[in-house]
Amino acid sequence: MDTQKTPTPAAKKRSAAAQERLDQIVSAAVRLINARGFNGMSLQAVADEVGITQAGVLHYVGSKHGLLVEVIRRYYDRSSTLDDYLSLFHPGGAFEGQSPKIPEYCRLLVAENNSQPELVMLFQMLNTEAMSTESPLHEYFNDRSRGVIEPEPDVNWSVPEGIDATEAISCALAAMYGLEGRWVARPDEIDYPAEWSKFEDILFPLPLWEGYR
Amino acid sequence: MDTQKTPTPAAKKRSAAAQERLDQIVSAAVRLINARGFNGMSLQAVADEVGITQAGVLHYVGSKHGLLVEVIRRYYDRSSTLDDYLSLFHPGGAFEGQSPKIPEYCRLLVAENNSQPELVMLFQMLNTEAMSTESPLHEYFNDRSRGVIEPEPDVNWSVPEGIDATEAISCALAAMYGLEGRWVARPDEIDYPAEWSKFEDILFPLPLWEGYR
DNA sequence: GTTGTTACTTACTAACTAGTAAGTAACTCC
DNA sequence: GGAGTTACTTACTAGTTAGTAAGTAACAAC
Repeated sequence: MDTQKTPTPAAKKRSAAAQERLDQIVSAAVRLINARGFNGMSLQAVADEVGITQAGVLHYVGSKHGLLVEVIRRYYDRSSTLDDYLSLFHPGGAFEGQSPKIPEYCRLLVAENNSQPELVMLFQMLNTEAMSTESPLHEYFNDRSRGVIEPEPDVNWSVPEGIDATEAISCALAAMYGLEGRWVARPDEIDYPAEWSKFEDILFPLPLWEGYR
Repeated sequence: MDTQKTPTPAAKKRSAAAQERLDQIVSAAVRLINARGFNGMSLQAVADEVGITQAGVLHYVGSKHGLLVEVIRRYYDRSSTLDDYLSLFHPGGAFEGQSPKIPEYCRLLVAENNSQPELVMLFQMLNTEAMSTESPLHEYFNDRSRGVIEPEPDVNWSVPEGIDATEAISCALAAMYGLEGRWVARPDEIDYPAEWSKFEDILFPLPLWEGYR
């Protein structure tokens, strides 16, 4: 049953403050997951970073698993770059009639990820912990991994003769994942976009990919 | 001071039994690290799997960090496939005079890794936890990552015109790492060597790599 | 001005954590 | 057969873990 009515401005302000607190909790959790993994992180450590008690954290997230759900919701459940990119080629899109290009899409992803190292690291951490069937995220990340690579039926990637578009994406994303792992481990040593542009010359070498990049 | 003398057969048997126990401990630790990460694993859980007490485990490894050292020693401190492969091309080697080929070397690595999924998963787990500067393995894995990719001065990879050998290896290993992560998360769904052979067609496409694969 | 809700706190529990200390039974050395 | 070593065990400590229960102060609704 929906007991909510139109909130008064004061109620709005209150709930905005609560949202901000939840944001603080999730942000602290992300920092701690990046430092120690989800298994190595504790609610007490989150509470200490936010400046409240551990029970105060539980007031917001209910349980450690609930905190994980909040982290996932905050960072992953949103429209994907792939959908945004592909929509440009749909009827009414800016590139209607043209075909999407894999290297171009990859550059978009790299640029986006380059601006969010913390998010990239979080993904690597949770994705790795989710390799284990014991992880509560095992199925979530497996589905995610499948979904990103499986060919969307109505997408018509523009690729050179003899190249399998699905394999090209699969391979490029695997290489991207590997490079991102190195980058977040040594951000001062590795220029992620610069490295990626060198990877491009391997993954999409000229003259084979001339006109398809 | 070296107080050791030639051990009697009986002493050998005893120390062999001790070695076997240590092997059991390390094996259990690997299973648990794969399931929960190093941070999520406990000495008690290792002890339970081996069938001794937690203090019994500490008798062998001294501390949790000591257990990590044993795991690393057992699994990573040994001669590498790269060195073995390259030595074939050195004076006196089976392929003396010829140049090593990157795709061939990658196939060797894939075949080896395919037979050791547990080891591959361990590497992914520890490598990911080591992304954090807080990890005791941070420097170890960073050095490792640098060492594998940095060009060895006296190696003369045979690659097509216009291809940078160092970048080709770097990119191929990144893709291999990404693929391995998918494989260990979904071993029943993914045929690792078969997938790699498709990756080969992307990373080393014909006709560009004709004669270099 | 009562009633309810929100955003917490204090206080607690039961289980678990790595690590220490002191034993002990079995075996080896000589 | 005594001394030393090995491979453990029991018993313990001090700290941490997720989670619960019962408050309480501030505010909102009506």
